[in-house]
Amino acid sequence: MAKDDKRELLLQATLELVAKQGFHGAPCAAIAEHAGVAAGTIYRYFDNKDVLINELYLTLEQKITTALLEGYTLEMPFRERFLHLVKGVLKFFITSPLEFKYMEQFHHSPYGVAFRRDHMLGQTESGGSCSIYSELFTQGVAQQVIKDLPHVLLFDLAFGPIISVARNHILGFIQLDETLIEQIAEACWDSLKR
Amino acid sequence: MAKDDKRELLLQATLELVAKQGFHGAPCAAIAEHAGVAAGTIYRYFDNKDVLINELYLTLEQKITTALLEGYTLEMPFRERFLHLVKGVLKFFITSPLEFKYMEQFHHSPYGVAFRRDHMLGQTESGGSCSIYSELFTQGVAQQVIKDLPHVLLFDLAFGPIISVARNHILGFIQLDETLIEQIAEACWDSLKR
Amino acid sequence: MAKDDKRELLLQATLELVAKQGFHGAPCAAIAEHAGVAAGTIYRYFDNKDVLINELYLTLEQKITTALLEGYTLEMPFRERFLHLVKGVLKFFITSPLEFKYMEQFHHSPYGVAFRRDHMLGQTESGGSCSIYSELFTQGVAQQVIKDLPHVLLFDLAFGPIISVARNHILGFIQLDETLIEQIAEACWDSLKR
Amino acid sequence: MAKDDKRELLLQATLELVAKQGFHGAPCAAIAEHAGVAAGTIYRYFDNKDVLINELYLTLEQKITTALLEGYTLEMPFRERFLHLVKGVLKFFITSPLEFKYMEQFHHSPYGVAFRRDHMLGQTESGGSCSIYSELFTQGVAQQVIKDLPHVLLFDLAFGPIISVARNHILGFIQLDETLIEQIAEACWDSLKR
DNA sequence: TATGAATGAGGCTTCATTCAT
DNA sequence: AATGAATGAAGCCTCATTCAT
Repeated sequence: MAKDDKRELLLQATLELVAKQGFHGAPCAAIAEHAGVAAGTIYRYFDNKDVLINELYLTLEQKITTALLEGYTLEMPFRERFLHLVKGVLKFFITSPLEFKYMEQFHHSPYGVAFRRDHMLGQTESGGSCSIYSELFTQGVAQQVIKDLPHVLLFDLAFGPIISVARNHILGFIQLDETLIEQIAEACWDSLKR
Repeated sequence: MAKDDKRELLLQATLELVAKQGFHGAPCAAIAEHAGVAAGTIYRYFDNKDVLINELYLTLEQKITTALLEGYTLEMPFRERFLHLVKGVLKFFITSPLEFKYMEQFHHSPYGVAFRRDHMLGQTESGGSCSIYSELFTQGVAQQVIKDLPHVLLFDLAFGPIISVARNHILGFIQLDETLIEQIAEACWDSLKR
Repeated sequence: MAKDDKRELLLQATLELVAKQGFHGAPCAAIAEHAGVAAGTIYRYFDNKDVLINELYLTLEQKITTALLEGYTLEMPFRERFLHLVKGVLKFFITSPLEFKYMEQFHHSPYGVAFRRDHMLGQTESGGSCSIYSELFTQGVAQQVIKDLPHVLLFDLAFGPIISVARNHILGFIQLDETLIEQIAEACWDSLKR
Repeated sequence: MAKDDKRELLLQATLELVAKQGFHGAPCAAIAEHAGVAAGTIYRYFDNKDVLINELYLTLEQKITTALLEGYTLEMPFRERFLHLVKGVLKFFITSPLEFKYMEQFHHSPYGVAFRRDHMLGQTESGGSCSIYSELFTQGVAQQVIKDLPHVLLFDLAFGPIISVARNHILGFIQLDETLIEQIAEACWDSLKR
């Protein structure tokens, strides 16, 4: 058994329980049981529950960034890069429903609130994917291919719909396929382009 | 003191506490204290905490619908009606940050889950604003002024950015003004229009 | 409306609620509602709930004593007097199921415990029916028609079965009629007689 | 410390508190304190307070049945078997005052009501002592040694006095000894015999 | 390193009693 | 005299965390 096996088991158990039942349905005892370890073991790998919850969130952010950067190069045409990211995020979420649900729960929980409070400084350089978007938008605005709006708004316009669409797909209110994904990405582009 | 004064005080206290600190930060004792009443008083006005939470949510839904319908008539041109709704939602939220935060918390909590489960039947005719959007999209697609996509997706494209923008405004990451609101609404329109 | 009308209403409401649902199902609010008065009104007629509960109990004891003494004279033959009392108690209970249930609940509740504690002194002269039995047993033993046992035991032998039978009748486990009542009373007599 | 030590401590604490002060005087906090454990510990051994209360009751029923069957065989003469049971119940109760008081409290409480409601099916074959009495009475009636009355009444006649006597002994109103117990049992027999 | 029994603070709710009207 | 809204102590239960093994 690898050294950090139990750590992984705990993260995975947390992901599943929170995604499926919310934080409300994921007390430490349940997480430990789901991971097949004792409750006390949690505290050998994480200082406390908050740390476990937050580390899992950071891990998931990393996974997204990694997935997005696959096949993404600064040499690609601007529009193509934009569509790559938008579709990438959407595809990541609909193929990772647990991860999506976890991140959503996280954002709207005391954990997410505290996380934002603690990470507000240096938010753009947190090593996540923020810098990618920032770089993209800066260039797009400079080249006058997208609207001249604050980055935050450009981000909202591009990804607000993606989050919403992903949720409805995962909840079963819509069944996305390659064609629809393409149409959605194009609509997001329409929203930004000049 | 008006008859239902305490009821209002409790609703307001709940709104503020949940908006500012989440459900986690709104135990009954705190709600009562914030409202300036004793804990037991909650149960003279609401059967239990769940009912209080849900009634507040329903009240807020009503407020939005009322605000949106102000000045909205079926005689208005299609595009104008769309912009009226999009800007209406956005303006409502940024002028009602507590209400926005409360509703977001609610949606992503056990309360929201139970609420959706209990109200899934007849959801389109709940007297809320769903039917407004539905009617609008049906007409827009028929007249070929907006993209021919499932209503769910049209809704996501139109309001996904609005929610996202409203949140960032409320969290202080952007400061919206009339001009920006106009630009955002136009971008949403660009996203839908054919 | 008679002066003590509400007092009666409260006693009756208490009787019914406690008999049917136990003390557990008879909070002050329910008693008041059942009586058709406001909760606070209870305290105009009784110092507190304990007093209400106890006064009702005393009232019922009085009712039994009154019923038993009807047609009871010291001139009757001993055996006849005994049967009169035994059958009288049984008949009283099965025609007054609410009263029976109330008294049973009372005896086995904190109220009954406190009552016994407070009335232990002078128990034989509480103005109830104790003295009747005491007189009867004294005479029976002296005349050597019944066993020479402590009065307490004679009482238990005579009335222990009666309570038990009454309960089973009221709970519907047996349907008593005149013949059975006669047989039961005779059996109690057999138990005591020499 | 034995594995189920705390479970026993909790049962014992509950027995003592309820016996001495009634259910009213046995809140979870008091039970835990009396057992020398924390309040939360109750829930490691029992799903909730109801379960604790009921399990204790079942345990006590078992104890009685076991005690009664000691030295009881179907080969014994009928009268002897009857006296064995009657005296057995009486002796069990007066040597186990806490158990007696607990069971009395239980029967006349919401717990007892719920218990009867849930166990009404198959009550005669619950493995308890009901079947013993039933078998005994059936035989006695058939052999024409006891009165031909419904079993329920025979039970009341035989054990109604026993309960009553046990209570008075335990409350200190009478001091039973071997001679008195014998006389009481004989009186019960007189009550039943033909 | 791992366990899981034990802890006790804190959450929701009930209800006897008070008091302004 | 009567009301009933308001109170707040006290009850049951959950769960993050600790610690002896």
